[in-house]
Amino acid sequence: MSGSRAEAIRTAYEGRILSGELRPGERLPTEAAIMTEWGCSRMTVNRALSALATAGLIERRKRAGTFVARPRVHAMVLEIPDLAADLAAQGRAHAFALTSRRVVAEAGARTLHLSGLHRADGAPFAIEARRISLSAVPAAEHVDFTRIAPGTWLLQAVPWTEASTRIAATGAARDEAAALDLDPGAPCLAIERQTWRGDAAVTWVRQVFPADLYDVTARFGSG
Amino acid sequence: MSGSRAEAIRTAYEGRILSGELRPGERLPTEAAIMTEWGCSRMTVNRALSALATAGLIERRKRAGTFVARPRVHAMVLEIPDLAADLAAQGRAHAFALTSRRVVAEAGARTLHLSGLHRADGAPFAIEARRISLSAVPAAEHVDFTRIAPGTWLLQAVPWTEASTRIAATGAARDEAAALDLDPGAPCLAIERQTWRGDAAVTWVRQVFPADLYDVTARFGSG
DNA sequence: CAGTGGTCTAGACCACTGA
DNA sequence: CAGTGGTCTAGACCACTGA
Repeated sequence: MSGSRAEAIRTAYEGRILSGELRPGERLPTEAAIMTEWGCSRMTVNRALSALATAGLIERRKRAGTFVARPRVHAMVLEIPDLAADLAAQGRAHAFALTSRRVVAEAGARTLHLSGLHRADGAPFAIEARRISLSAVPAAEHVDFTRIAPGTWLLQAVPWTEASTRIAATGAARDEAAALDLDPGAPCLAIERQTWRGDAAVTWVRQVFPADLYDVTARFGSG
Repeated sequence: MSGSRAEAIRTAYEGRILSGELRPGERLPTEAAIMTEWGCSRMTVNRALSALATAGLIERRKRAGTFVARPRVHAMVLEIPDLAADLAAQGRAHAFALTSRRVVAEAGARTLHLSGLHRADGAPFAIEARRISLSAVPAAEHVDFTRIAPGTWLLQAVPWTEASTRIAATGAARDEAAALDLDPGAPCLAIERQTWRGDAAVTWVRQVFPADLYDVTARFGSG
């Protein structure tokens, strides 16, 4: 497809593998054979097969050849959400109220501790507790987080973070329930996320949402 | 690194971008310039930069050149879990009790409907409702799901699925509470997942876990 | 319209490894 | 030890597009 010969070879084999026509363990033709079949150079074949190998669909072994890979669990892709942008996309008003802010210095590292409440159309939407490493993001110390939510600012200011996230259900604790206008013990979704930029920890955040106001969606991914 | 010249060029620019030395919007040298600097051919440079473009770190525009990409949310990778294997990894006993099984035919398509209860060390761990497309996975009709949990079997039987998942908190419904030994309304984590193989829908599943027994973790990913 | 990236070719040398 | 994939080269033609 898309005009590129390498891409055409790639999608042809991808289709035959995904359809089950080529089964796990089965051997693909050699690069030389594919090159002859498609009437193109070996570099072009190699690019197509390298892409499939990167995607995990095939395994390449020297001297032995190229084989359809053993079944492997594919993963979904979970993006870091921006509550302000997500709510705006739904035509809802977002507001963030900062409830505390302080700088903590320990072990030579300075960290900004923030907490606040997100509202959607005026109603409590999520409580957030966050820490930001001031060595990783010095500019954060002088940002007015009463005007922009920390997550929104960080997404704009810190490119290419890597992250890990834990998602759990929880019963609202007493203070959480009060802030979110819930009964204590009411079902909530709790999200904790740690992000890095390269090797440096950037921020940690815990957000708690009333169960019926928010869910997390991860979409397909090809490896 | 890893001996390949293309890889060396790639990691060099990746490091300069992630460290912030090259800032978003900044222009990279032309392929010709990098080729001269590194003393290699243009194909090698092109492979390195193509990889960075695929990873989302740079944007390439004809005539204009190559630029550090604007900050983009990086995504985490969420794998499809196998409850049996996950519990086994924690040294806990997993059992699956099938509570219903029927084949439903409608609109020419036959679907296997299953429901059951997962137990960990004997205690209720999750309830599961699942549908499996028998056109996509004919073999499922003759599997004894009293002996192997559907998710476990599917992960082994169906290679390279793509998936989307929704994760939410919920209060236990009356029947869910009864099955899970909870009070109605108790906080639970609900996971719905739809998986495809290529274009064909394979299975849909909804699992409900008591809040304190399970959480979902997604780990970093570079795009 | 000139400079840039997109893509391909034909050929090469190499490391690895299983028939 | 011969066949396979890994990787690179030097050169080419092209499409696109912004100075």
